[in-house]
Amino acid sequence: MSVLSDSIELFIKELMEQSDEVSLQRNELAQHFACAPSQINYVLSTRFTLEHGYVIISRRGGGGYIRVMRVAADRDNLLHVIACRIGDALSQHEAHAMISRLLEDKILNEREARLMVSAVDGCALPMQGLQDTVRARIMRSMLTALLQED
Amino acid sequence: MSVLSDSIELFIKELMEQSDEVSLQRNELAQHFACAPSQINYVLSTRFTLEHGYVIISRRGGGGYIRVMRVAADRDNLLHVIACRIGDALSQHEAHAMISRLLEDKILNEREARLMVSAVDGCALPMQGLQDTVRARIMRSMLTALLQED
DNA sequence: TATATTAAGGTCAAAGAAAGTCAAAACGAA
DNA sequence: TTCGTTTTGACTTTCTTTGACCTTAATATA
Repeated sequence: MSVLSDSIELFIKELMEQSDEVSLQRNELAQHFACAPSQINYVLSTRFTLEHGYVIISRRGGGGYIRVMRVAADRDNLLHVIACRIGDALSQHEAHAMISRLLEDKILNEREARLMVSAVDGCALPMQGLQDTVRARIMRSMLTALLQED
Repeated sequence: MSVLSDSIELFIKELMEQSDEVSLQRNELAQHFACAPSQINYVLSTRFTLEHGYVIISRRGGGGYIRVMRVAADRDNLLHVIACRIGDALSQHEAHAMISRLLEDKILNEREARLMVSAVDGCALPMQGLQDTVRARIMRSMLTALLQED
């Protein structure tokens, strides 16, 4: 029974029962659990992933924070399902297919679809060899962004 | 969450809601926020740049002032103008500035802005050295897509 | 008129305040 | 023991805040 990570996970999940969105101070939280600050990152990156239904955004520097948001994560949410299905690489063809599917299901409108297509366009991502990798990341990032509201 | 710089930014933006042109006294403003005068310069130079859609002029000496002006946006050309300002490389900060400008001018809605931000996010474009180059291309590609609708 | 004083604003680098990364060490279960 | 998971700590990156020093303009004074 690995206590620390589980406690931190539980602690955050309890906070999230109040609201779908919670702001943390990494150092403060680390101090509360008397652990290294990077322990917080570990917990977030292993238990609060997109697959788990969470999105994390953060800001460094003075006034920095970490915000954990819960997103709709279920089989019925096409955005989430597709975002999770993206692996390390994504061809332009696959990306187009995903976008048209979202368009058909009215999760995107024409304009948004055009925007996304243009972002993962081969011409915009010129470097050979890395193209599919970068496309995968961008696509995942965009789908995650869309998840952050509905 | 709210940091000194953010408050100052908000304060100035509220002033600008009355008029597209606002005159400030640097020292007075600094005193109001109980901070170093150069803090005002910091806020202006990080949040009121040309990319953001603002122009600053100032005068030193007795009777000096800082004037912040909202640049009149030629709605039809704004996309084009911004696209032209992208060179071979684009930092994340510059990209954000451009997107927030388009948002403020209502050429993008929140969702589209989030989509674009996510597409040019540093986490999505991890390759060191090439990041700003690729970001420039993606950004241009997206702006072009927006230009091409009907 | 020439100069000194005062009243602005500008610049830049250093310090401070967060969060992120990564790899090594420690731990625990099979 | 071995292998995957946790935990830690040193180092990095990003963003903010401050302060010392510089430049410019207006005004007062010799």
